[in-house]
Amino acid sequence: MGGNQEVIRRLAKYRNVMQKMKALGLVKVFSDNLADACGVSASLVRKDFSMFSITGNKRGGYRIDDIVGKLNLLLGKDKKQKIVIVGCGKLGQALMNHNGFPRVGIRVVAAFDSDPEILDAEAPIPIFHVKRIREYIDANKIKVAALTVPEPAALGMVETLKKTCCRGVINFAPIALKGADDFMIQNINIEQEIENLFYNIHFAETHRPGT
Amino acid sequence: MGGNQEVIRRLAKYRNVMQKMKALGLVKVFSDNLADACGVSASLVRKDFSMFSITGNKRGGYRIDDIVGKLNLLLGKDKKQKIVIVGCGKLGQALMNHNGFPRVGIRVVAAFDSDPEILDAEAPIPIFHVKRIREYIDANKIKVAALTVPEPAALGMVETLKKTCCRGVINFAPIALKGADDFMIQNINIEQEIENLFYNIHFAETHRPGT
DNA sequence: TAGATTGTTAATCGATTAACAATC
DNA sequence: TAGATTGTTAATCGATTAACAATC
Repeated sequence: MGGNQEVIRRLAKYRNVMQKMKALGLVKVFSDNLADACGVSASLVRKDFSMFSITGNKRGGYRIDDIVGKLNLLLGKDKKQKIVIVGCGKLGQALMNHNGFPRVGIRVVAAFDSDPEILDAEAPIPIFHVKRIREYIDANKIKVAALTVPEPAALGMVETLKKTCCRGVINFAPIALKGADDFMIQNINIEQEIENLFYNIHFAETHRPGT
Repeated sequence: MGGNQEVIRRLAKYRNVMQKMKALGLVKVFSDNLADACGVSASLVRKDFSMFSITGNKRGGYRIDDIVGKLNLLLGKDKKQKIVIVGCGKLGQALMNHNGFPRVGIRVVAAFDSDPEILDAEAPIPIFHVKRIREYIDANKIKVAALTVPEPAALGMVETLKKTCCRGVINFAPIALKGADDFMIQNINIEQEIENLFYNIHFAETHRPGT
């Protein structure tokens, strides 16, 4: 993928924190403040900014407005980010109505399913048959799709999407799809994260008794 | 957290791949095969195994049955992993019915919400009022909860859970909750992952034209 | 045996941190 | 000015990879 994933996550975190600071009436911020708020070191904050040519003032810190603007631009937040949902099961429906999306400028513009029963072209977020997905995506220049189809269908759907102008998916099927430079894949494996949690808890209990 | 997150993810991946190999009738596997299947190097596979005292046979590779068993034990897959859902919005309901869970030995045993309308103590997965959560968790020795409450409620719920025998949450609220050694938190920030995708796509298009 | 693969040690790589000169 | 903070360079740290002796 494009360089380092972690630094992008941190930039988004910095932005979120600064937006909250701004809401509080703050105007400037030091690398030290951001570091505390985000649980990283001040060096790293400055290094991250410097990597993306985001500069502040010696002695004066960073102007919040300034930096938030630059970060938004960098993260593509200057335009609405349109996505489609592929697979209208429970999870797909949850995403269609997810109110965290509008808040950050992400808009679900359509959904697709193979079950004719649930199609509804007139709904606020229309649900089309998956056979129409290539046509829709290209016509609407969609770049990102959320995959909430069953595992056996996931790989095939990625192959279909690769033939469109869509350039990335967020995959919720419990299968690690491999991305590439020209087609990005973010896997979200809920089962995996929960297993991880159990492992870490078990590990902590076993290896650090009474800490 | 307990050491390195990535290595645990890889171990789970190795196990998943080996389970599929086993289903195909294979009996043994070389580090090289696993490396190819998981997109890592053979050195790393061997190093990962060695870190957890998982050994094979020089010349003979690894016996799949053997290793899968050891990995399952390591990942806590020898027992059912019980979780509760906190927050029965769309996402919470999707998780309650998520059929990826039973398949990997995770069981949703109860859900909690503050809306009296949707409570149902008699459902296959009972939905109780959140005020009963501490009592329930301690009585049933629940270690892990999935948090699908609105952002403003997330932090308070974590504080409540810390007072119980629950020792970790998977958090779907778009706020980065900080974990600790005695209380693990896995944040799943869907908005964040999608923003990431847009950034990476944008970056790839800008920095590698025509690749 | 000869050949192939593990397990481990040493080398490499990349990311984070520490330090500090520049400077507001 | 004196003090504080940035921006950047050098040092550190940890994870991955390469190499290879041990050995099946």
